[in-house]
Amino acid sequence: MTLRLFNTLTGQQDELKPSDGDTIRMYACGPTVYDFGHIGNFRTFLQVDVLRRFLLLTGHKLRHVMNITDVDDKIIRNATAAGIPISEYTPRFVEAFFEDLDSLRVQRPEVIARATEHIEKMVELVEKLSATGAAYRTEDGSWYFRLSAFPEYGKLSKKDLSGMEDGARVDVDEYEKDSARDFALWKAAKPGETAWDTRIGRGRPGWHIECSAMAMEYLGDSFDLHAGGEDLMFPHHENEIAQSESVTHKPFADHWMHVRFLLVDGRKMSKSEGNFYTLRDLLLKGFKASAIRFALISVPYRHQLNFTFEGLTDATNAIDRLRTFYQRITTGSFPAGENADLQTACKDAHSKYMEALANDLNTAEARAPIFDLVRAANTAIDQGKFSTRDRDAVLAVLQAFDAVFDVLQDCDAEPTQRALEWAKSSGRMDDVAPELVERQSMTDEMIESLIAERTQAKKQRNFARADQIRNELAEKGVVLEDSKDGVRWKRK
RNA sequence: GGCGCGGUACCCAAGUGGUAAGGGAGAGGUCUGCAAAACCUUUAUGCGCCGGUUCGAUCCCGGCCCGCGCCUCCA
Repeated sequence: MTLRLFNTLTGQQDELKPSDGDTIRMYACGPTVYDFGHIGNFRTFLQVDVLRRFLLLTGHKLRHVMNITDVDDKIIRNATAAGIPISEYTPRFVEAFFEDLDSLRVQRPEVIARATEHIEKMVELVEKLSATGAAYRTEDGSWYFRLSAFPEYGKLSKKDLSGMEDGARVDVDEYEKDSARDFALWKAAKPGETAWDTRIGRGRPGWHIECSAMAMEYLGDSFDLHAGGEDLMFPHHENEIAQSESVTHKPFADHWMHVRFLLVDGRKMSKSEGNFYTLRDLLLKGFKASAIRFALISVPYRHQLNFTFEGLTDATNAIDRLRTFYQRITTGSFPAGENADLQTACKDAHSKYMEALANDLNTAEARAPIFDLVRAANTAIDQGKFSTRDRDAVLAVLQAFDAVFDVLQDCDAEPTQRALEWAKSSGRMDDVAPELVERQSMTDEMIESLIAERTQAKKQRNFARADQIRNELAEKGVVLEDSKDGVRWKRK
């Protein structure tokens, strides 16, 4: 099955195929590690995760590279303010970033590349650009890319720069550039700043050259797909194309995928608007990592997603329905045999699900047949028309669903616990929802033991005691469900 | 100003030239010691507004209104 993915470069859906006939080589812009990631960042990483999981599900081999920008203006600014070198400033944010990815169950790319470990490759690129006249050095020792050397500039973002006048929106006085639109490849060291001594002088790389260098290092001159947030389309990706293709004279990436922004309450998220949330903020408010994942991927990547707390609650409840069902069929006992209607329903759901994802990763559409199947199966179970082979067929569909969505298993305690520990160690306990601490206080063993006591009480028809236990557990966020196959429980 | 996206039920959100998926919430019911879960019923003759094309438009075309994003660091 081939994915039809919208391609920013061509402006249409193109099939995504490995150009070498074997492995899809893709590059996705990673974080700049100057602070904790916010949910907007993670929407993009989650959508790329959906992409990679679907490609794996459809049997593709992947070589997915993600960069970590661990040197840039903001990092230098923050590190300077903290009075430490950037090599001491960035590691904790790198670590936090991966913790957050784990919380959201985002798979690791095959290659993770740090900018500061690829300086040599960047220098090489600047030298090559210089040799062809596409790069020039200014008096202060910085290097710039000469936009006029790349006539195709603007082909990705569909911008016509010929009508733009220098100085209109760009500060021409800051550096002695030939043209205001020329962008920095290499920034000369300022006193006290982190810098590398290289053949092109002492300084540090510009942001754009990092990605070109690392993409080429691990994927070659040309590769299949380049992904990132919509804001990166211009100028970042446009600049990557200009630099790279000026050196190689080959198409940089065949396919460009851009994830649209997440809005919060209808506005772009920003610190000044007061609608800015990190993943940790939400975990401490008591939202589950799985709900955040589900909410952020359920709106297809090509649409803006309006993030609200209500949306998170909806996602929580939707997951609950799925998990309850999953528990019901995995723990229940069913007669041997099969129900022809359900077998058909399973095939149907599976093909609709796959087709929806193959159609430009339409996650919203893909959810529908899964929920349809859940209803059909629940109905069959209620009517006693659900057999072991039906269970297996349904589980196979759920497996395909979870290969991409990954929300069926309840792994929510760990991220929450981690967030709590982080809050403790960083003095942020005031941000923690009070009921969260209480809920986390019950271990599985304590819960099981209370349930055993309640079952005993019920046998003796001591319903008062049984209900008391149930209420106690409910206060701790544990919900019980009596069934003919025993008591099932889950955390709210 | 330039480029682009969107406006579908109470909320979120798919979708299609032939009459509106799915999730959440609400209401009623079945089941159950009571719950929970599940299931059933119910919530848009309607898809921003006005024209046009068509046998037929929410879906195509034109205009208008509203919201949003990018054009500068930004996922």
